[in-house]
Amino acid sequence: VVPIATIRDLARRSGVSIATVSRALNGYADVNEETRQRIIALARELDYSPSEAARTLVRQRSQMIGVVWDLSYHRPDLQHPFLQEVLIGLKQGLGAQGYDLLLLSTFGPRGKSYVKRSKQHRVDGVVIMGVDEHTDEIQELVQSDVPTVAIDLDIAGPRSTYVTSDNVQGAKSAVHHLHALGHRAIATITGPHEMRPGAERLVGYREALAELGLEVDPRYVVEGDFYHDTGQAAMHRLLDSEDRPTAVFAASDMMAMGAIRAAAEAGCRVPEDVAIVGFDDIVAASLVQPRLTTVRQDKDGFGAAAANALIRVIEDPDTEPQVVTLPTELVIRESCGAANGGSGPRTKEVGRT
Amino acid sequence: VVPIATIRDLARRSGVSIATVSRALNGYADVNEETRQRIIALARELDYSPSEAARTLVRQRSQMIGVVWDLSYHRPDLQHPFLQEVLIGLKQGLGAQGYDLLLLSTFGPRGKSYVKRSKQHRVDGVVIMGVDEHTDEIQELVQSDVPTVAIDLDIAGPRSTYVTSDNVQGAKSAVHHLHALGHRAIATITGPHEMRPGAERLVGYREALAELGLEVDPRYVVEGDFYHDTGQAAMHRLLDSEDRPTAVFAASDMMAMGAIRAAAEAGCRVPEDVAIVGFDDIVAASLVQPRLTTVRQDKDGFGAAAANALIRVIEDPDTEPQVVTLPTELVIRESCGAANGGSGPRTKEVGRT
DNA sequence: CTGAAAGCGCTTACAG
DNA sequence: CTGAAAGCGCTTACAG
Repeated sequence: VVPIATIRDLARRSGVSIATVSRALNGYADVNEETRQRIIALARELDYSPSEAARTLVRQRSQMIGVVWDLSYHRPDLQHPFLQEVLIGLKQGLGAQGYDLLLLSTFGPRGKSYVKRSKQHRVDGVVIMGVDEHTDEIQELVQSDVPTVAIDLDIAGPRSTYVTSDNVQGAKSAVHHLHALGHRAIATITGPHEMRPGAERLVGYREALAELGLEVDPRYVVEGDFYHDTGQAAMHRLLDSEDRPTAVFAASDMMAMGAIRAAAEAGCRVPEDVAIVGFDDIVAASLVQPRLTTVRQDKDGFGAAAANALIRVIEDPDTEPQVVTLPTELVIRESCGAANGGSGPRTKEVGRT
Repeated sequence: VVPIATIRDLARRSGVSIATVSRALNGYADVNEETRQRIIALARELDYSPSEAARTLVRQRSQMIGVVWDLSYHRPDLQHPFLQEVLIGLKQGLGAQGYDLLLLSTFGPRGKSYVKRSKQHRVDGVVIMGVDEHTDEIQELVQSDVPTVAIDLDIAGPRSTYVTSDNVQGAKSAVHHLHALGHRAIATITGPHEMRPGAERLVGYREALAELGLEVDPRYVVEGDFYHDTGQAAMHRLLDSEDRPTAVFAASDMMAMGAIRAAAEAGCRVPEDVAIVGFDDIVAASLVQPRLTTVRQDKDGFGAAAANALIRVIEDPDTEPQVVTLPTELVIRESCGAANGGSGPRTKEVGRT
C-alpha cells in the first residue's frame, strides 16, 4: 500500500512552501522557472496528483458533470442502444475538457432530489437523458440554477437547453425517397403523438406529402409506440385494408422491424410487395433481412453537441441557452427496393399476389 | 440562486455547535433526542445536505465507485448492448448501497493513469469493463491496492476479482439441445481462442460432443471473432464443404446472424435445412427472422453480482476475492427448429437440395 | 450529552 | 518571486 503523496510532502522535499508548490503545479506565471521545474520533477517522481476533494472544497466546483439517466424508465430495447452511443460522445467531448461523468443513482441514499445531489457534489453541470421529463424531480432540476443539457427531451430553463435530431427533415427525406422510387400510396406508422419525436416525424410525413402534391389519407396514418409490437400490429392493419399502401415509413427501426415481420406473416415480400423505411439506424437495422433502409440519427454528434452546449452554459452564466438540432441522414439499404434497381411498386405485379 | 446551507448555518440557527449538528445528522447515539429532532427539522427546512467534498476529505473515502470503460475500444455493436445492461444492474446494486458511479474518462486531463485518478478521487472501488485487459494501465490498476471487479474479463489481483458467465455449461446446453432435436452433424463457429469466452465456449462444445459419443470433426470447427462478418464467412465455408453440418452452434448472436445471412445466400433455409443456435441473447436476437434460439447471459445478474463482489472486497480488506460464475439459460425460439415440431434434420430431405 | 479544537489537502488573496 | 495565513465544510477524538 503506497501512501498517497500530498502537497505537503512536495513542499517539504523541495524546500519551498505549499503555496509555491500549488502555484508551480497550476501553471501560475509568477514562479521561478527553475523552481517550477524542480517541483514538477519531484511531483512526477512521487506520483503526486492533487486531491479532488480538497480542490472541490476550495474551488466550489468539482470538474464533474452529473448524468441523470433513469435506466429503469424506458424499455431497454429502444432507448438504450441509442443513448449508449450518446454516452460515448459525451464522455469523449467532456473528457477532453477535463470533466469526469458522475452517474447520479436514481434513488439517492435518502431519496434526495437530483438538484440536492448535484449541489452536494458540486457538479458543474448535468446531462439529462432517458427520463420522463414531466416529472417534478426533473422539472425542479431544469428550473434550478444548475446548468443542464437534455438529450432528445423537450426541456428548457434558465440555464437549461437540449439537443435533438431534425425529425421533420428526416421524415421528409424518407418520404421523398419513397416517392422517387415511384411510390404514391405511402403510409406511415407513427410514434406517440404526445412525444416530441413522434409528433415531429408525423409533421415531416405530412409536409412531404403536401410538397409532392399527395393527399394525406387518414387510413394511412397508424399510431404506434416506437416499439416492435405496435409496428407489427399497425402493419397488419395497413395490409388488411382495401387499398394497401405500396410503401410504409415507420417512425422507428423497431416498428419497421415489426412491420417486416407482419409483412412476412401476410405473405408480402419486402421490398417487392411493400417498401419499408425506418428511423434511427440502430445496430440491428443492418443485421435484419432485408437490411433496413432508415433515417440515421447522428449518435456521436449528439454526445459532442451536448458536451459543447453544456460547457458553453457552464462557462458563460449570461449566455442564452441555445437548442441544438442535428441533421439526419437517409441510409439506403434493402428494405426500400432502391438497391435492386429502384423499380419500386411496379415490381408488385411481378410478385406473388 | 439559493445559497447552499452549510453545517455552520444549521449550528447557528439551532443554537448548538457544529459538532453536535454533525453527530445528530449522522445518527450518533449520544445526542439528546429532542435536540436531534430540532436539528433534523431545521435541516429539512433549509434543504441542507452535507458537502461531499468536505466529507470525502475528512473521511478519506468518497462513496463513489469508479468505472473504467473504454467505450472506443470495442466495436460498438457487440459489447455495448451487453455492457449497457450490466451498467443498469451495477447502478442499481451500488446505488442501493449509497454509492454513485464515476465514469473515469479514458484519457485523463494530463494522461493520468487509472490508479492515479482513482486515488485522486478517493473512489472506494473500481469496476472494469469493455477494455483490453492486457494493457499496462489495466494491469497496474488490478495489481494495485484499489478494490476492483471486472466484467467478463479474466483479471485477478490482491483486491481484484471478476464475474463471468458459465460459458462451458452454456455451450453444452446448446449442443445437447441440437442433439436432442436429432442432429448429429453439429458444427461450431467459435470466438477468438485467445479470449476467455471464446475458448470456454469451444470447450463446452467439445465436452458436449464427447458426452454424446460424437467425434469432433476439425472441419466443423471454424474460428470467428464474435462479429457478424466472420459468422457469415464461416457459415459459407461450412456450407461449401462435402458434408454439410445440419446444425451450427455459433458462439455469439452476431455471428449467428451472419450465419443466417450466409445460409440465405446459399439457398439454405433456417431451420429446415440447417439449425442455428447463438450465444448472448442480445436485443436483436428476438427481432431477426427466424428469431434466434440462443444461450442467454444473465445481464442483470452481472451487474448485481459485480456490485456485491465489489462491496465485499471494499468492506473487508482481508477477504479473499472470489470469482463469480453466473448460470446461463437456453432460450428456444425459431432458428433451431424446435418450435415447429422439433423434427430436426429430417426435414432436410424435404427442403431444396 | 455537548463544545472547542485539530485536521483532512488544497487554493488564493495579502504581504513582503 | 515566495511565504504565512485564512478558509473551503465537514468529522472525530478529547475534555468536560
